[in-house]
Amino acid sequence: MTIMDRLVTASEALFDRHGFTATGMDKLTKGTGISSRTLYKHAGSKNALIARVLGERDKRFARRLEVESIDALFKALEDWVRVEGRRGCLFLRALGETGGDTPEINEAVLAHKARVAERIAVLVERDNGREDPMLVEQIIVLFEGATAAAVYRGEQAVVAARQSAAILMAGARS
Amino acid sequence: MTIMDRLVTASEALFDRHGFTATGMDKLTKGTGISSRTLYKHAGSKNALIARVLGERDKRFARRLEVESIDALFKALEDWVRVEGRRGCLFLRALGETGGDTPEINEAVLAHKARVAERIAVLVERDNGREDPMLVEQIIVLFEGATAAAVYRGEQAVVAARQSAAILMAGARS
DNA sequence: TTCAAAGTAAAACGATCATTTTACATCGTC
DNA sequence: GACGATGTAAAATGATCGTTTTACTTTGAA
Repeated sequence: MTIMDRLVTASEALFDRHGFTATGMDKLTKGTGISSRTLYKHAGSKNALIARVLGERDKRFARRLEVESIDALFKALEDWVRVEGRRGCLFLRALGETGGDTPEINEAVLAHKARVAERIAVLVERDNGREDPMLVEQIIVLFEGATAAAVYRGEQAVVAARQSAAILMAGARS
Repeated sequence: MTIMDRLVTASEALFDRHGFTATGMDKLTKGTGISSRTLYKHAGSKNALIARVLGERDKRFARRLEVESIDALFKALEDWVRVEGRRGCLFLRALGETGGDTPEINEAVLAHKARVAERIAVLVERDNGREDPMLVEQIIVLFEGATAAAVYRGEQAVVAARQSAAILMAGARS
């Protein structure tokens, strides 16, 4: 395991648990076991570290979404929530904490959201045999809503999203 | 306009725009035009101010949701988003920034979410003539998803949520 | 075995954090 | 016209912020 892997993995957990701004460099050095000198040599700055954490999380999340149907997509989200916790979308949280004033973070967030939206578009077309931008938008909302509502409603929010998606997909098919 | 009104109104805008942790007391005193001495005399602490801001926002939001149908509820959300902006749910953002470690903030957030969920439950029953917990859960997810997705998809996310809700409501009616 | 690379530990940087305090101005009211 | 209440301005508190630097250790290859 490289220094960068340790750094990103442990930092992600800290950011997710305590928030980005509230997680200071001292908590990062203690939590990762990496000195601030080394941390800055590798990451450059705290914002760059955040952007990198988001980038790696995006990859990990995308791997989970390598499925063959919209229904499987929501099952995958159920799994994700079960093993990774329900603290809401870390990307939107980063955006909210920074007010959109940090370009490197903005880029990471928008790239992630674009990737998920594209994945949904592909699966909608695969399931129903044709493009359907309105339906894609609806599935995006359900996906985002499941993630956010799970914070206070629990896993049942994801189940409800999956059921809703099935109904909307079937309705668009006929 | 009382000191407290000025304080809460201006603070809410600052928190919403820049985030809670990133908005320091100096920005609050300058942004509200209220000295730190008076601020502390009225609010007690920054966390108490945050809780109060959330409480007032909850009231304002609830007033907007005084409608007669699920469809009107999503129309109301469209209006809210148009005039108040699309920076995501300020309550969930507060929760995320504090990691759930601030009891007064937790309470304000959970009270708000419980209130909205109850409103949705009432409207679902009014529209369809019977209780339907699963459908309520689905509408909650759509409502939350519209708020979150609007951050990067724009108002069309709310429109998509409204369309989805109409389909789910109609499907449950038959 | 020596040298450069890469790490830690810890101090220092100036800025900013939330909060309290000191000193002073502006009130409406008795 | 004196008084308590209520506000501002500004300094002080000690802690913590992100970042850099200094001094020292470890390590792997020439």
